[in-house]
Amino acid sequence: MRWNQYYLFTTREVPKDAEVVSHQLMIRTCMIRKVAAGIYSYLPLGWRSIRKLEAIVRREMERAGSVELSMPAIHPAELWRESGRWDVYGHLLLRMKDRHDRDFCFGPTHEEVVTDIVRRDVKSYRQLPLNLYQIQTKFRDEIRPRFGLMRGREFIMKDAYTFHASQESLDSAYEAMREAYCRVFEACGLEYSMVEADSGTIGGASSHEFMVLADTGEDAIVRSPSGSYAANVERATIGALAASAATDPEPLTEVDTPGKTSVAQVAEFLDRPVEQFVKTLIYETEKEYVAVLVRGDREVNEVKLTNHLDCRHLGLAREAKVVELTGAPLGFAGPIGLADEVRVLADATVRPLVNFVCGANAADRHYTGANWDRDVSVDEWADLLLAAAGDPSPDGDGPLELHRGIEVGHIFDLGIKYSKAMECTYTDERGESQPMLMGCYGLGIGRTVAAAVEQNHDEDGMIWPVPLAPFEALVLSLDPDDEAVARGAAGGQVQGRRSAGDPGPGRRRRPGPRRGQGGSVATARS
RNA sequence: CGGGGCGUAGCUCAGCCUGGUAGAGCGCACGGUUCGGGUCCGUGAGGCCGGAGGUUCAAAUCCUCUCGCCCCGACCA
Repeated sequence: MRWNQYYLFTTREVPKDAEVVSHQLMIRTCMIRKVAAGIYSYLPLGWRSIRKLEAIVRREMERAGSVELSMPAIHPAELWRESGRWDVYGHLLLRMKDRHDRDFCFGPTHEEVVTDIVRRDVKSYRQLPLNLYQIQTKFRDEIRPRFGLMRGREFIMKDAYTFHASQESLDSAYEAMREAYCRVFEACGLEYSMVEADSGTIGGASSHEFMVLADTGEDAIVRSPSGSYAANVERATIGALAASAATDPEPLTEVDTPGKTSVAQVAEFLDRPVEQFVKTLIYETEKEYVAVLVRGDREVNEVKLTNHLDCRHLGLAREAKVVELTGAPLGFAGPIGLADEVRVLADATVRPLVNFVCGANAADRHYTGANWDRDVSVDEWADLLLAAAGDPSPDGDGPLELHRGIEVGHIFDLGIKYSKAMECTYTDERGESQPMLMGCYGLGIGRTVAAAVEQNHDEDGMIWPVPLAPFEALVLSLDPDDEAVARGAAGGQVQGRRSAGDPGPGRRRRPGPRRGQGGSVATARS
């Protein structure tokens, strides 16, 4: 293909709304063009990369025993009401009405539709297991779309769903899909990591995410040195922290801490280490107020907290409410003497503390020498800690490293969440009706291409992994006035190669700019 | 949804505070020049200043409303 016959108009200027490199470069190289917030056209060059990735994904899905189908983008509300997600999914669901005033939504994922298909056709354990996938455009009305294809509203995703009569069957499909995902990302030449994940609103028992490692990633993950443990920080647990030396209990003492509202300030003022502090944070959910105790130098993991409380909305309580519940201004909350309505949760890592410091629920006052049971009663102990770099790995494999990652794939063991709600059942060997076990497996197509750019570029442009490069070679004639070179040599080279050719005669081009842009068009760079 | 910002040429932006014939660079067209890594010179085309209303002799500029977009936060695969 000759460049001047192709639809390829590169630009030098960086569009002002493009923040991350992949977005900037994909706009500049004419791969994508924005149509509305979070909605893009895939121009020919970008579509080539998308199609190449899709081919890899199809190959690996088929190898893993998945069968391709295509489901509608528009879903009737009834299906979503059946699963209960019409209400749960909230504003992420783009809703619409047809001419008869019936409710529909643009599918953000297809558990409901695929479950509806399977429940009509499949009646017996003899027909299971089944593994179906599609590559299709989805829409999620993100609160804040950004970063080009990395977080669009309309996006292309490969989603697969499996149906089983036993956990063993689901486990083996899950494993097969896990391997397929690894093969896909390896085939793309990407540096990635599979991590344990929180399952979010999709729900289900276990789940793993596939993260492409890149500094601009929106997710944080921790990994042990050998990689034997890896998890999204939303879910990461840690090994036991070093215990402080045992000392005899001190008396509980209320001390003045005028104007010292942060742990760091109080620690300095009292000359005590921050590890010796218990920090009290007041959270509110749609149903209750909760005090969460963590070590002074640590942060609360709000995803773990949300899961533990089984609530829909969670946030730090408003200042006025904190004052009401603690009887003190912000900065002096503590677990001793809180209002009765407050449920007290403590992170397990503060359990070994002896003679700790905490807020006294009075202005400018803290306690020292506080101890569990004698002074402080806790309603529940739980793992509520946000893992940090340097924490011991839970499997004993040394200190955890912190990385940024782009979530390009997510696989879930759904259990019977959807099959039970939607009565997708089969008859087992004993003639009894059972809900099918399900798995679901997503892979972001556009996001993976964007992630490949995030991970492979320099100051001049993209350095494509060959399997995803739109073109593999770019032929340039360096003497634009030489007709023989332009038509003959370059033209001949272009034949039979999957490459982009020089514009050739016509408006004369200098080799410089073409080279600069060419690197992003084809993969070869020197 | 809360906070902040931006809509002026195809792109990136200046002009707005202090109202008075709409600008630059890049890109584009034409001519010349140069010729192995983003040449140089000249000429030219191109804008209902996001939209509506208001104030004014006069509005890109001031006021009101509206639409779109971006950033931070809450949220999220």
